Amino acid sequence: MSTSRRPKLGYHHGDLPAALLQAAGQLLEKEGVEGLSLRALTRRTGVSHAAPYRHFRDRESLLAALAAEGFAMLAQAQREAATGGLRAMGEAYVRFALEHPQRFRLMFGSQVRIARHARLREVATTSFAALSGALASRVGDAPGAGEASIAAWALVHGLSHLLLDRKLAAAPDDPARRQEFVRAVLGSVRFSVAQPPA
Amino acid sequence: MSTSRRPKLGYHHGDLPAALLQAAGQLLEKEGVEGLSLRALTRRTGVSHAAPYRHFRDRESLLAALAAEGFAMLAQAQREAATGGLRAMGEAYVRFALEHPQRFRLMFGSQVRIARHARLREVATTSFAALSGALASRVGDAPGAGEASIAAWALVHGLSHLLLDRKLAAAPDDPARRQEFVRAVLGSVRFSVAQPPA
DNA sequence: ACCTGAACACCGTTCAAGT
DNA sequence: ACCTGAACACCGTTCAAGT
Repeated sequence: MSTSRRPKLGYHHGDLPAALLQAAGQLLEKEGVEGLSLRALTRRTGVSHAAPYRHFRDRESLLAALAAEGFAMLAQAQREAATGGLRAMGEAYVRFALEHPQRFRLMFGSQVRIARHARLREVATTSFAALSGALASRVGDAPGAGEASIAAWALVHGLSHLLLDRKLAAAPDDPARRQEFVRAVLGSVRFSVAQPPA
Repeated sequence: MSTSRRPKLGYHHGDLPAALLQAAGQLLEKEGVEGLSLRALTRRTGVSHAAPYRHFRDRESLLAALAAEGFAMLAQAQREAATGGLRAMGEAYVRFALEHPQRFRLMFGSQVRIARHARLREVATTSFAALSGALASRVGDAPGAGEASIAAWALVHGLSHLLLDRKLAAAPDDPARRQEFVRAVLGSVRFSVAQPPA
């Protein structure tokens, strides 16, 4: 039935790494990082608990792969929002966090030591580069542009965290109204550089 | 030798809860939340691994107590910076995060479900109230002041996280220069409300 | 080349029993 | 009132062995 023909699979999966990542993604959003144990994962995938070690060095490496997927998803969302300008990209960032809370926490939490996973480190900087590039395109390389783009990232990043952790009593629960709330908060900020274009 | 006279202590500690919290605080900053197991903690405190359950419902409750301590420390730092105005309080917020990275991560991470720990929830809102109050004192209750104070919190909160997680390649390692970097980033932002006072 | 099963050293939590 | 020791159901990781 599948397009690729592998006559003798013999083992449980034609592509165990992919199967593990897929199941891990589901388990992650359902249980959080803490609940994502290798043993629970292998139980649900139908392989022995030692099987993942053929494809991932250890649990952290599997989490790193999940985080890398997350950064790719975020970068994609940012690209799609890019035509709407800096504000739209900021909103997309926050929306991503709210739609994939556990994934976002994994990407920016401390369970995965990013420095130890080369591929992850590469893809992790992309989303910042996107925001930063969007700001630069409005502001050029005026003195202070670097600081302002970091502030822009910090703002959307912090807002995402505070919303995720339910630290903001003022934030509405309803998704649509919450998106408006996000717009209002982001709208209350101006980034000052040497020569603002307008 | 000690000032309080408890003739028959008999048990290992006159005040086991305090001894546990103190040791847990050290273990936390050294190993991170992940490494803070009850069994490691009891080993280093010299009691059986079941002893903490006389004083804390479970591991999460002990973590909640640690987090509550952290919010008290943060609120104290904010109060001390209050005379310096909003910017100084923002810098104090970031400085606290950098000086107590694991504590900060615990306070704002997802290991402790804040809603389940009443005392924690109370103290957790204090630091935001402080920032928010400082902004309100400069801006009054003009329309948009609520959003602006949330944005201010999001900004320092996000910057703290990004620095902690070493996501900012542009940030210097040296503490003094890093503090200047923080000042520059925070300084690139203006909060716009209906009637800015200057 | 890829997977399994047993083994090891850890966990958090509960509970009868001790003082 | 406070603590202990054994027990239970979990973990991550390693490694000889199987196909």
